Amino acid sequence: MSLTDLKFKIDPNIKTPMWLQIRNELFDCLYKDILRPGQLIPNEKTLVGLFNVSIGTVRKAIGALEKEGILIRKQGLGTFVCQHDDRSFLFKFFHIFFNDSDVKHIPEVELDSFKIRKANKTEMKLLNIPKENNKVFHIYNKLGFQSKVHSVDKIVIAAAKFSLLTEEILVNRHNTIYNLFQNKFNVFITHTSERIKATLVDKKISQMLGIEMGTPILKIERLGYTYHDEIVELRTSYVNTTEVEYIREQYSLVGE
Amino acid sequence: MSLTDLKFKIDPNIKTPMWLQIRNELFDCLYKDILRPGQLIPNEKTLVGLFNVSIGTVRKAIGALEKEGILIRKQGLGTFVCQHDDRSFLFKFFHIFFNDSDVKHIPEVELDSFKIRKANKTEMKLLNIPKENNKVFHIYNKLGFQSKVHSVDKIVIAAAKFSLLTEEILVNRHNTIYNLFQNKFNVFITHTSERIKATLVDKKISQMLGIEMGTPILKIERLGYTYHDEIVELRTSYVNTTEVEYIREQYSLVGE
DNA sequence: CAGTGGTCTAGACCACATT
DNA sequence: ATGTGGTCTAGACCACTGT
Repeated sequence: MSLTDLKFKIDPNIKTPMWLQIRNELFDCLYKDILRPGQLIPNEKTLVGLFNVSIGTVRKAIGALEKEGILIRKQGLGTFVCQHDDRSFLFKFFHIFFNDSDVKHIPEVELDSFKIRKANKTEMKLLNIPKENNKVFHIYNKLGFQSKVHSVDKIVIAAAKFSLLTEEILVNRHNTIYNLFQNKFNVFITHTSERIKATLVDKKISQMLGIEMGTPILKIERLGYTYHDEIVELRTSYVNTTEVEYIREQYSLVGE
Repeated sequence: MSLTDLKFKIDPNIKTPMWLQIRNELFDCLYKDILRPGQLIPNEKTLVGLFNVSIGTVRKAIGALEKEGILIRKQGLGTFVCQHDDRSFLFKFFHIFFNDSDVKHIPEVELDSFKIRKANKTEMKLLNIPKENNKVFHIYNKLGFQSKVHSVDKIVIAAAKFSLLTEEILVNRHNTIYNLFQNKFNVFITHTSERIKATLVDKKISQMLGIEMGTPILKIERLGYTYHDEIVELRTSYVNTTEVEYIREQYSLVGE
């Protein structure tokens, strides 16, 4: 099924601007899997014919999706659906830096454990898991640099959404987890929310981090969202901030 | 001095697009104090005459500054310079929420101490303070809700940039500190960067927070920037995350 | 080279807010 | 009623990319 096979009706008389209608139609194509991450979308002229509007209107719709991080325009090439292989997307949601350094380091990731188990109530609610098929994957990753672990990530995802995921697939991936989600399971993480607390490390995590029990660490609870604000990943990061820091730069973009 | 009194020359033949040239000219007006926060800028038609371009080009320039959080368009009214009184700007850089709550609470702020002292080396470097006139204001604020303190902010700013600041002015402000910076000292905070660590609270801060020494807390080091990436504020926040959390929502905006 | 998106024009008409 | 920004048109030309 290709986008150009579809017929769209854009109504100039309703309250919603035509460019927003087009933006929503294109967004739905992502959701409905007619467009996939990395794919080239039809050029502007084709879209003009498809939606029967002028080129400026198409450009406004594409511009909106570009701002949202859904599409990316490349002059001379075309407009593509963003993916987690793109330079700008890799480690987009990774915020750990070395002390006083402005350079994001790419962490070494090592799988610590991989389990399948029943979801608890919170997980069932957040991940929208039905009672009948309530299995989740439960993963522990160790993150570090030069064999020095600074973080432990606990990841919980619905087994139904990531069926056929195995420890082997997870270990043998050659990219980020979000890239794996995208390519093998067609789940594209669009945005995240994080809640950060300071706690004393417990026994289990202290062993994984290789630090003394009772050391203060960051506990970061992340929700990973995909299209239409659907939560698909629960991640808890435990960070030993002795040698690294959590960084946030905030420009006053109104949207944020 | 008004914007409409000036003459601008936009060159269509150079590499920089005309809309970017216009964006830069308008930005410089902010920096040079020809435009001030809250002020209404000339309407689009006037700008068309001023820059001698078509209206679409002006709109693109304004759109860029709007995305940056510098200008805000209000249909039917005009385009204004953003200020820290605007709904969307108030507490834009405040990220503390109650546990599991999605509502940002507006904290009660109480001045704890106000001092003037010499800057140390780091402060001189970051705030670009000369050797001759190297005084800084050193402020401690307590933040909380219903008389329960959850955070302590240590603020350091150059005395030269905020001359005439007194404890009284600080206490009697009826708005955020960034609003005070903007209105009394003409310093507009455009963006910030924060580096977060987990630490054990020391004696001084534990007393201010009213908690036991050795409790784990967040230590957040913030740099506050104004136009042209000039650092004007050093702020260290110490947060007791027993009842509150630090929150970050990240949409995949390419710019961030 | 042909095809892509990026810039720019010179309007028209609409929705919204104030007077 | 007037003036503001918001939407939309129907093009032209430029800059960039891969063949």
